[in-house]
Amino acid sequence: MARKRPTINDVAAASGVSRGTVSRVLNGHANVSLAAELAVRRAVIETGFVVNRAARSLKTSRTGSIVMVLSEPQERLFEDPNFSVVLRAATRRLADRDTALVLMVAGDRGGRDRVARYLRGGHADGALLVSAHAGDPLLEAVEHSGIPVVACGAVLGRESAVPYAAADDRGGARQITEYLAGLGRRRIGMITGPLDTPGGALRMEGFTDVLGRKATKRMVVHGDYTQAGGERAMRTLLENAPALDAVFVASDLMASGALRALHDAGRAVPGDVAVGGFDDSAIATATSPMLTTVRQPLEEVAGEAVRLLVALLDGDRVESVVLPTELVVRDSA
Amino acid sequence: MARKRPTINDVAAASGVSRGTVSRVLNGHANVSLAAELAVRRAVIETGFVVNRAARSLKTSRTGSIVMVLSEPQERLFEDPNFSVVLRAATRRLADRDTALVLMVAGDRGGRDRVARYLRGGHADGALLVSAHAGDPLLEAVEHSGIPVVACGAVLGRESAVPYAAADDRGGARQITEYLAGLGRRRIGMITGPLDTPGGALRMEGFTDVLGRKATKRMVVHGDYTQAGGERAMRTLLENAPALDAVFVASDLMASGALRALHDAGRAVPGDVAVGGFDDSAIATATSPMLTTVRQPLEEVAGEAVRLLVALLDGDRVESVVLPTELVVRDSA
DNA sequence: CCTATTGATGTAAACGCTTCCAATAGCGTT
DNA sequence: AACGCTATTGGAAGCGTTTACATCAATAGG
Repeated sequence: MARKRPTINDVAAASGVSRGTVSRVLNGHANVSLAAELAVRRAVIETGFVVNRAARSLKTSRTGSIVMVLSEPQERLFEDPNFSVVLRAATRRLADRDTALVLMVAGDRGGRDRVARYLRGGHADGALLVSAHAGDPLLEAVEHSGIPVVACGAVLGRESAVPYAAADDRGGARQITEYLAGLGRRRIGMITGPLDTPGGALRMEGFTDVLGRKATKRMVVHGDYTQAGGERAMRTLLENAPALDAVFVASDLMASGALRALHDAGRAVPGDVAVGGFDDSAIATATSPMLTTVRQPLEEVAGEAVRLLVALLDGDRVESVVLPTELVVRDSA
Repeated sequence: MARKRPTINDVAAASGVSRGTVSRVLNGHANVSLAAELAVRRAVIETGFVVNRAARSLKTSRTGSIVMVLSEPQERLFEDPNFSVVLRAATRRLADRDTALVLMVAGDRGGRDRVARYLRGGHADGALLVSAHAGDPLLEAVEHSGIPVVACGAVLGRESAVPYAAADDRGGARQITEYLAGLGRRRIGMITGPLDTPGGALRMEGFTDVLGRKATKRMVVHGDYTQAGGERAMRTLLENAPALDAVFVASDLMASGALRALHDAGRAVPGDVAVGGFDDSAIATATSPMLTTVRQPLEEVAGEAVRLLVALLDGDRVESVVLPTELVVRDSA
């Protein structure tokens, strides 16, 4: 056992051609005779050869891997619990390129430094930023590293710098706000996410897009994307505006908290107060009543982000993309 | 710009010692004078040197990365939506070793082959299996690759082969079943997960551990870890055993579906029927009433799994560990 | 004062691959 | 028949490390 791993030399020997030719076949270069190619392919299978990435990488100074950087200050990931979707979409997209996906969490300062060092060291060909934050020093570090970067989710404040793929947060917020207004609701409040996150800011903008002047300051309360925060915010909102008849909550998780607060306050949903969420996460169908909410095409977003990055790696120019959201009507509004 | 990355030679030149000595400092070898060490460390900072992993790996045939393999036939990840926790724990644990975490999803046949090739190619020093399945061909492939493997979550059926870190599914199921019985409930049903998953099988065993003879076949219905499945299973259960006064549901997500079915059937929870969940996921506090459930120490599980793997990499012998769960009492029971 | 012994360092040989360059063979042209 | 092509191939140089080995100075023991 523990036989040495076969190298390109073994393949060359087994197929009766030179190392150079084997390499050419492996990399799909032109100018290789059919006979040689066939012989090499057979030998590869025979010997069970797998290319040594380290050696290749050393020579080509390409690593065959990209790094997904999670800048995750709190518990929230991509401002949505359903992170597995993002991951799956990304890996799927990368599969045929046989590019490896390495994961780094840049939660704290140490994490950031590690990411920066990793990138500066040229250990990855590109970086996929997930839920980057406004003024995040990580962003600068990544941009500075000189490797192609794409963000998954809009990058707040520096729109032009880093290309991104994102769901249309603003449009989605507009959709649901219009829906609530279309229901005949006249006093519509909102519980926002943290305004230093793209989703937080954009969903609020969508809300005010629709309500304009009618959206008074007192009808908007800021939450923190947690359930408890949503509950708290709802209570505040009820104090500020007891007559409110609808509320748009910037995440399903917060909305579940809001639902609880409304229940405790004796308000019927959607009878007295219509509630709209955002995300269409698993929670949306676990609450009672089930949440009317906005679905984000996370899978597509992640897929597009990877597509952009791959294009960048291939030397193409790319444009950021914004994908449409979808209103999902259930029972809460 | 685009200055060439500094190599170990640049550091050697800048610090006035030889390449060899620089390498010795970098790898913490003995027999290096203090003066040399200091000079090298300064030069490293000055030049902004970052070791080239490819070159190192080529020479040492260690890669400095481990691969986390998600064998995820369905949507479920680690049989729990809160996958980010696992990820965070793993990355944190790996951080100080500067070992990279690469992620692979072995969803389908193609994915399995890719993983197998990756491992056979020696592209990773170790593998972390997440939610491995009974009879999963992946398992064999991984074991066959000859690199150290640890599973996150018990590995059904082949307990001895692969060391693992897992939550005490069986014990947790026992805890909540005993709790339900302790409430005075006499007709306790169960909705299980898929029995070919460790969690699915073990949670059911815990249930029958407690109820023994009293657990009739008709009181146990098999679910699929989805909300809709939970709802369906609950309806079946109500048909089979209309007099039931408690039910243990093997996941919170399914429990939320069960809650809905009970509500539709006009049964009060916990008045008529007490409901116990499993996982203590975000959903547990979004339902109404909030779920009494069993918390799995996922963070610790992942941390332990990584610890085991690291120990294995360092050549130590390891024992599987099982971590205790915790009963979380809320409103549904 | 000579010689083992030790500690510190320099040197050079790989590790497995890609790719540039030169060489060869086959072939159509003049 | 000599020539210039082109298509294909072999050969060899390196990519940036680590590490075994050689070297050398300094110290200790006799």
